[in-house]
Amino acid sequence: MAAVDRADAVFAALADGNRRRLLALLGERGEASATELARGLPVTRQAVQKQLGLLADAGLVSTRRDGREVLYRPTPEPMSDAVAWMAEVGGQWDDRLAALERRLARSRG
Amino acid sequence: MAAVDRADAVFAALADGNRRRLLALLGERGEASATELARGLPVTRQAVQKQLGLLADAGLVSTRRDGREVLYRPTPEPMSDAVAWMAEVGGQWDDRLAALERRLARSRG
DNA sequence: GACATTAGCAACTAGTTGGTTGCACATCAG
DNA sequence: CTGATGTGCAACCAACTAGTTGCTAATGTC
Repeated sequence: MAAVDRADAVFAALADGNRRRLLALLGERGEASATELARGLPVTRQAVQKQLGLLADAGLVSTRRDGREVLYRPTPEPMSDAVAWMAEVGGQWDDRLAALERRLARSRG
Repeated sequence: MAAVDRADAVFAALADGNRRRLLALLGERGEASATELARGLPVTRQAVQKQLGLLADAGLVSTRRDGREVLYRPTPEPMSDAVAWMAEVGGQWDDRLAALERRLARSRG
């Protein structure tokens, strides 16, 4: 199933705490550039850019060019694949996962 | 929030494809030893044992001793912390994204 | 045009990690 | 007791990764 391959990328992308923090930051601001994000973090712009690149590969962020800036925004659709995997593997034991999955899926239409 | 720390461990544990395969296998069989699992995989028992150890650290499997065998079984409860993180952050994104859409739409006229 | 700011790319380093081999210990069957 | 099977632990290795520095190119401001 294709969702599994995608889940692979999503889990790998979410495996790093700094990347999850970046995602959370992006969630708060809605949109931000790598330089902007790096300002509030103890790492260089290049490091942030690398991580954003990985997140983009997983489909978790998309970019928009505005003049000389590149703005990143979160695109949470792929997370439902990861949730789907967890729901499938852990589903036999708990239907809370299924409920959460429905909520997440619904929020993205 | 404590759930975040736990989510950290869970995401890290699920980041590896072989570990997820192990979890899926355990889900199918219900219970299995490291040696048993390694028989069907192209890796050594020790490698499987290491991975199961990581899964156990994340609370995703538990062990039971039966004679000279150690049987592993899945305990997917901790996955709900990871799902909770995704639901929380994802939900936040939705709000922000909606606001951003409105703002962009307005500014574009 | 001159200057400042931002993005993009490449090379390098330190640390992590998944896997291996090798060996010692434990348990069961004959 | 003996041989077979299974677990536990440690050292080692190759690959990957997150971060850095250093540079060039592009865009905006004066």
